[in-house]
Amino acid sequence: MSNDEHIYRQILKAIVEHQLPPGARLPEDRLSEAFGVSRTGIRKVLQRLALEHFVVIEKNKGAQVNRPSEAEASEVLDSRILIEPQLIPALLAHWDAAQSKRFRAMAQEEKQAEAANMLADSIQLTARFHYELATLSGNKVLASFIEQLCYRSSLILAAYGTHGSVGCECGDHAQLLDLLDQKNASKAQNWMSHHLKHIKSSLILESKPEENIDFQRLFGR
Amino acid sequence: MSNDEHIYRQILKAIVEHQLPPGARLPEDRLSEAFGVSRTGIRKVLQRLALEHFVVIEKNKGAQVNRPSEAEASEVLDSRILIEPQLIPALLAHWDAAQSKRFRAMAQEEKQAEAANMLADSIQLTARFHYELATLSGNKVLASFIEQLCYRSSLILAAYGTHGSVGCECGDHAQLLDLLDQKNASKAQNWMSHHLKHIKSSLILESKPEENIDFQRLFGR
DNA sequence: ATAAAATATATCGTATACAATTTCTTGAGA
DNA sequence: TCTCAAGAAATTGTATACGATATATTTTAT
Repeated sequence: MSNDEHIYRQILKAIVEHQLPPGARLPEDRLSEAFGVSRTGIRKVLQRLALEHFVVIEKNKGAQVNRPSEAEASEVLDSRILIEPQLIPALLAHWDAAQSKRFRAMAQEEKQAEAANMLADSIQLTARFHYELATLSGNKVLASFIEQLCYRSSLILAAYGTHGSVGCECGDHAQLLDLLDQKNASKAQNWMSHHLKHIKSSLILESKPEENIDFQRLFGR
Repeated sequence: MSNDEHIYRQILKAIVEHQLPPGARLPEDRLSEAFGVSRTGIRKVLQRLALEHFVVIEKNKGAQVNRPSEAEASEVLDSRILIEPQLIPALLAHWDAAQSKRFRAMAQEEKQAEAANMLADSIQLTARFHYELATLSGNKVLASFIEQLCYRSSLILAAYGTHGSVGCECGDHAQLLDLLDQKNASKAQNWMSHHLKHIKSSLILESKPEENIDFQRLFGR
């Protein structure tokens, strides 16, 4: 993996896992020290993160973690509600015992992470469950869009989620897997739609305080 | 508009309008001369174009206009087929006489451009018709994704389209506007779905020759 | 003591420099 | 004449420099 990609993933991970909360500033030289590269490389990944809406860059003011607006949060979830259920038929075409097993293991892991209150893992696994499902539809263009929306959803949860709502409390992902095993497309679609709507409705609207972040400890070597 | 944005749009325009064909190389210093900025600014927009799949950057080999694979072409169109018809209901909620008038003017312009064989204008207007429609749905997240897919479709047409297939020969966009005026959601959805499938099926699979490009003439001042 | 102005510090935007890599050109040998 | 190696030119990757802008601090006047 290229070095840029490595830095990109680390920062994205920190944002998605709520270690860098919405509004946190990301000064270039502080990051370049932490990662041991020049500002050039840092700017590159910050610009990418900005295009993907994980950070916001204001001219001459630098980057900070995006604080999604209420409208943005709503639109991201609506987009998923529109697309993800529609992927079920294509996905079912590739559904077999091996996939079922793979996803059940993921759901299991997810459940454990949630039970153990491992917030970061729980967030990652929840997002991964959804976008790996999207990937199985076979359409890489849509899958990568869904991947981005899943990560944005994690950021949205950081801004608007209750602590309990990180996992999908409206019932287990395993329920969906049962429906997929039965090859019941319409029920699976309904389940997915309901699931996402439930997540959306669980969002609340309040801002959160900030803190000082030790980049050296987060990323340094 | 920022300078970067200006450069970005010019290059994107040139790609989308088939002035920079798939496979065309985009050397940084040639572009920086043409636009009168340093390579720094050029690299920034090339990286953005790469993230959006309009160019491909290979390590130590620079950027060239993306030559979409058959799979990519298919997936982009499939994505539009999945999403665009689904936007019709939300779109209809905002549909009124003013919008109808606006879109009819666009459709008219489009028709004229096609009749006059003004390829570049025709391509731009066709894409714009679709993504402005998407914008009217009210979901900016989806609309900007559709916008990107429309531009990618233009690039795909450059690679796989017949000359005649640039415009939407399966009938006028005005037909859709009639259905929207009637507030007939399901018929409008069907029309859109059929329209996009027709475009997809009109693609043919053959590569095209290259030429030498005079960046100074294209972009210079 | 407070508010406004002035200075200092931090941070970003852009250009440039130089090393690393690729691509092109040239020439020697078969 | 063709092939391939060696050198030259072109091109990219990354770091650094420096001016411009924003933010924080100090100073000064009321």
